[in-house]
Formats: sequence, C-alpha cells, structure tokens
Amino acid sequence: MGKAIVRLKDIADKTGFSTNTVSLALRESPRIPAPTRVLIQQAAAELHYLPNQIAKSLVSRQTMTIGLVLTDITNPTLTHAAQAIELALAARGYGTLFATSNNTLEEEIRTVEMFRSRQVDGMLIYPTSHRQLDHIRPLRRANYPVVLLVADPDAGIDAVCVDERRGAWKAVRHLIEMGHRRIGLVDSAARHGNSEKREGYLKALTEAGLDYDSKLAADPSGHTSKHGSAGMDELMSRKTGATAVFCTNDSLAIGALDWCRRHGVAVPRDMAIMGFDDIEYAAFAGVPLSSVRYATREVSEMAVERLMELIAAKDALPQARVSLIDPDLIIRDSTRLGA
Amino acid sequence: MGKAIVRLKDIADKTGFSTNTVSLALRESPRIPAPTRVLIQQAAAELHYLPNQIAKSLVSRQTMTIGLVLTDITNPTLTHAAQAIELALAARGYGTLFATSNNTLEEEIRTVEMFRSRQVDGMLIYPTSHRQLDHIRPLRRANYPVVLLVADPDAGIDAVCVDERRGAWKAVRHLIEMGHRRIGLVDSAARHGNSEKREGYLKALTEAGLDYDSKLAADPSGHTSKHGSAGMDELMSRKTGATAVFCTNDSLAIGALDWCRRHGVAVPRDMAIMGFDDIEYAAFAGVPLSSVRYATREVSEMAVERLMELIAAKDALPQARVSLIDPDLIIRDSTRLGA
DNA sequence: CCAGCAAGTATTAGCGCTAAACTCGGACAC
DNA sequence: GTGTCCGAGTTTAGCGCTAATACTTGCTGG
Repeated sequence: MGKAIVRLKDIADKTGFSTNTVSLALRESPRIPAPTRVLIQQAAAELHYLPNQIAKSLVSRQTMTIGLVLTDITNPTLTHAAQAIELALAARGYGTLFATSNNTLEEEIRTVEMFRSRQVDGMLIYPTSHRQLDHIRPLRRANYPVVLLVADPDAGIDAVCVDERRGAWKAVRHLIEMGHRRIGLVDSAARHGNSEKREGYLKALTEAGLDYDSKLAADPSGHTSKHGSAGMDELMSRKTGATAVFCTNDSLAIGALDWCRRHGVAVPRDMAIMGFDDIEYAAFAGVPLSSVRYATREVSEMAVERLMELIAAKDALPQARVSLIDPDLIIRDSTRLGA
Repeated sequence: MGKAIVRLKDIADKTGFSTNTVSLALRESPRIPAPTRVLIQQAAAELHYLPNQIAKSLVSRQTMTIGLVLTDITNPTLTHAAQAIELALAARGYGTLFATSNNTLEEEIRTVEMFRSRQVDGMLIYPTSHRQLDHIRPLRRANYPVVLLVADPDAGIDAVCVDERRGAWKAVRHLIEMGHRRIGLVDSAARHGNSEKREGYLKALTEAGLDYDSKLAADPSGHTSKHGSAGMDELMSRKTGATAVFCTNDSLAIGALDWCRRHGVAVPRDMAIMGFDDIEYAAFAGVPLSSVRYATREVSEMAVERLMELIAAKDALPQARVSLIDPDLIIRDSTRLGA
C-alpha cells in the first residue's frame, strides 16, 4: 500500500503535541485554541496528511460507504441510475461500493454479505427478482438501512422506484387507443419472476375488453437487442395476427424494430412497436421509438434521500415505505399511425 | 450500522476458547486441531458470524478494494468496461469502489484522494485528460499501484488501453479507400486535451496526401447524440464539401446520422459516417453504423491483471508499461457505397 | 490564601482483528 | 529423573484513530 503513510503520530512528533491534540485540532475542536489549531493544520498539510478512513471507521462504526447492487450494468437505464446515485451519494460525503449480481439470486446474496462484511452503512439494491427478497428482509429486521430500486408495494422493505405496472399499462393503453387489438408482448423479465410490466399489459387488455392470448407473449432469454429480435421471431412465427408489440425495454424494442426492417414489415404501418425506459438511442433508432420515460435522476435522488433517513434513524427504522414514480409516455414514429 | 454485530469474542464466549483461537480456527490454521476447528466453525455459523473487514484491513494493511475512477458512466463503453472490471476484480476477491470525475480534473483529484484515504489497494483510472497526469505520477512514485485505461505510451504510468490513434487511422483510411477526399471530424475529446483520435485522423490524411482543413473539424461540447447532431450542424454550415465524417464515438455518429436524416442527406450516398466503439446500438441505427471495435472484456481483464502484478510487487514497482490494444474496423451500411 | 474552576493538554482505553511471544502439561530420550 | 520438545492453546501488543478521563497550570473569589 505504497510507502510510509503519514499518521497523526507523525504530525504529533513534528509539532510536539500529543496525537490526541492533533486529532482534535484537525477536527476543529473548540477545545484547542485557534493558534494551535492553525499550527497543527499547517504541519498536517506540509506532511500531506490524509486521514486513514479505515481506522476512523473502526472506532466510529460507520464507513461512510454505501453498497450498490446492480443486476447488470450493461443496461443503459441502470447505468444512468448508477451515475445519478454515485453523484447523490458523493454530494453527501458517501462513497459507493458497487457490484453486479449478474441476475442470479446466489450472487446477489453473496454480494449483500460482502457488503455487510465491509460494514457499508446502507445498501441500495436492484433485486434480481422482485419477489424473492427473503435474504433482504432479515437485514431490515436487524435495522440495517436498505432501499430497493424496484419493488412490490407490499414487499415490506423501503423502495423508491418507477411504477412499472402503470408505465406498461399506459403504453399498452396507448396502443389500444391507436386501434390495435392484437398486441404482442416481448418480456425478458418474466423469467426472473418480475411480472409488473406484464401485469400492466394484462390490465390494459382487460380494461379494453380484450382477451389475453398466451401466443402473443414471447419470453427471450436476455434483454439486449439480439434478444428482442429473437423474441419477434418467436412471436411472428406463431402467426398471431399481432399488429403491435410492447417490449419491456428499449433494447428489446430496438431489436424488434430491426427484425421488422429485415423482414420487410413496415413500422408503424404493419407493426407498431413500443419500448420502455426511453434510452438515448430510442429517438435515433431506424424508426424513432415510442417509449416510457421517467426521471432517473429524481428517482435516484429520492432513493438516496430515503436511505439517508434510514441511516439517520439509527436503530429504530420507521415503517417501510414504497414510493412509486409515475412514468410518462413518449410517442414517436414507431407507434404513430400517421407517420 | 444495524444491531449488535457478532464478533470473534462472541464465538469465543460461546465455545470457551480465546478469541485468538477462534480467529485461527476460522482461518483454517494448522495450529488448531481439526476437531476444535470444526467446533468453532459450527459455532460461528450458528451465530451467523461475518468477519469485520474494516478491522481486518486495519491490521493487514490491505482493504481488498480497488478504486475505479470513471469520467462519466453514461458512456456505454465505459459502462461495459466498468462491468467487466468489476467482474474481473470480484473473481480475484476484490471489491470495487467507484466514482465519476465528471470530466473535470478537480473532481478527479478529489476522487483519487478520497480513494487513498479509504486505503484502496490500487486504482484503475480513466483520466479526464490523457496529458495532465501530474496528480497521478506522485502516486506511482510512492509505489502506489495505478493502471490507466487510456494513456500516452510515454506517460510513465502503467496503462492498458485501446490504441485510439490506430483505430482512428484505420477508420479514416477506410473512408479514403472508399474514395472520400473531404473528410470531416467530429471530436468531443479535443477540448479535454485528448488528441489521439485526431492524430490518427491527421496521419491517415497525410499518408494519402490530403491536406488538413480546420474547417472540417467540429468540436461539440459533449459526447451524446445531441452533440453529434450539433457537430454536424456546425460542419455543414461551413460548406466544406465534406462527403464523409469520422465521429470519435458512436453516440456522436448516431446523432450525425440523425442530422442527415432530418436534412435529407442520404447516407452513405451523399455522406458516409463512421463511429468509434461499436456500441450495441450502432448496428441498429437508422442506417447501420460502421465503427471501430475492440474487445472491452479483454482490455479490462488485462488491466486488472496488470494491477494485480503491481500490487503483488509490493514496494518495488516494475518499470511502467503501456499496452495498446489494436482495434478492428466493423464496416456497415453507413460507409458502404454499394448499400 | 487556598478551594474551585476553567483552559489546555496528555494519558488511557478500546474499536475487532491478527501476529508474535508465551504458558503449560505431557511424551520421550537417555 | 530430568531436560527437551511438542501440541494446544493463551496472553499481549498493536494497526490508526477517537472518546473519555486525567492531569497541570493559572486564575478567581470568598
């Protein structure tokens, strides 16, 4: 770890005060008179002193570090969130330790343990599965500050997240309003047990008096554009008569768009396509993509704020609260009939 | 930090051994006979013991944590790299602390100090500017393991990165081979003093006997698609007669592509466009985008491997080495004349 | 004129852990 | 029988820091 590190003791030796006096002076304690304080601080600066946070953490019992568990940082949405979260935490003096669970529960559990072992002051988690939270509940019970970034309202754990159900419902309702009756669903989250978007889809169908046809749902094994294309393949080979498709994220949708281009299916004339997340590239896809947008920055900021509240609450966490942010539709050419 | 944490002492009290015996047993010391070891390990498991890494770090003088400094995680390329790095580090038992410098030198310096204060065992850095490394050199001189993820070959600091100069040179040479003589450059990195891609561009021009015309270079204030579009605007308003444009990353190129679509400029017939990084969406842009690709995963893996070597070297770091990875061209419709 | 107090500083203990030094009771050799 | 060695632990010290307590002065007031 590099060469001899400068410690309080070194400043003490240099100035002739005791280590404790130095410690107090550097922390602006009123118990040390101003002239002494200045003297010590100058000596510290000359020696290029940097406090050892590890030692500090051991005694103060807080590390000023938050653990961020992501499923997969490749997803542009998570990426934006991670950035916004790091920013919000840094502004409050917290460091961000991050790890990806690779969408497996096992790794998620390992990650959470690793973070605990490193004594993070709290965690922000994108759980792999929104339902299997049994490894997280004990944490909350032990008064450990945890905020989820996707969740069920009835999870019993604090969460700040987008209302995916409502977003999906809005998206599908829009497709229905555009006159579509046979609406496909390309959903890569289902296999992780995350059914919010699918529920929104079903709700919109039901409200419009449309039947759900399981042939209209594809369930590709990942969430990249390649998978979106594969999902389209699966869907279209079934000859379901679909005239619109709702993809649960924009990467999938962009892949679906590409499938249409390669198969001579005109978008939106022959097929309307709707995404979710409104990533930067949605607007620049072959056909500009309609999508569901939400304020990543605000969500992240709120989640961090909530985490801070929990940390401040010490050993009496308040009742768990789930905040759902209502997303908005962004309509572009991929679903605009006149286009 | 949650409720009463289980310490070695608690296991000691429960089993009747001393804390030190417990510590040794949990670390599989041969000094403790197997039956005792098992007994102690069972007790630890029952109490749900998790070692306190902070305390461990204080005495072992290593935190098993690496600091990762990114300029801006929004960039899909950095994102991929971050993911690959986290994976490679986790595989070696290291945690990843990350922070973004927001492309300012000041924040980069603060971040590096913060990491040092947290006693990270080493750092991986995407420097904001490839030239201003004066805050990093002292680290190396103090035997602090640091590996850069972009750099000059003569930086005097270890680095593992893509050979951007060569990538740009290949890209521009390709455009020249396609018959272009007036080739624009949209480069958002120049303002940070990172001129590798521009140098590659110039080298290709020179080799082909083409003059450089400064009117052909645009320097937008950011690296998103919006900025790419703005860069095109700037370039085209100058009536330079450009028939091709090299954009220093894919987001810019996708923005440029969009500018062409909106202004009725046919790609590649009236204008060829070339990107850099080959992000997922390059293939799915309005016109599939030609780009420069490199193996992110391998680069990250190599960088981590190098960092491990430096860490293992203790207080006698080997001569700094810079490894440049040679990227490949991916030709798609945006530069293919026949398309 | 000295108890009482405050200001300024030093000493001590301890966070949870590890490494080094130490103890103690056999077994064994001669 | 006694010195030596070994196995199976225990005790002690210390990582760099903070918090609590202790100790000096010099002063004030009754």
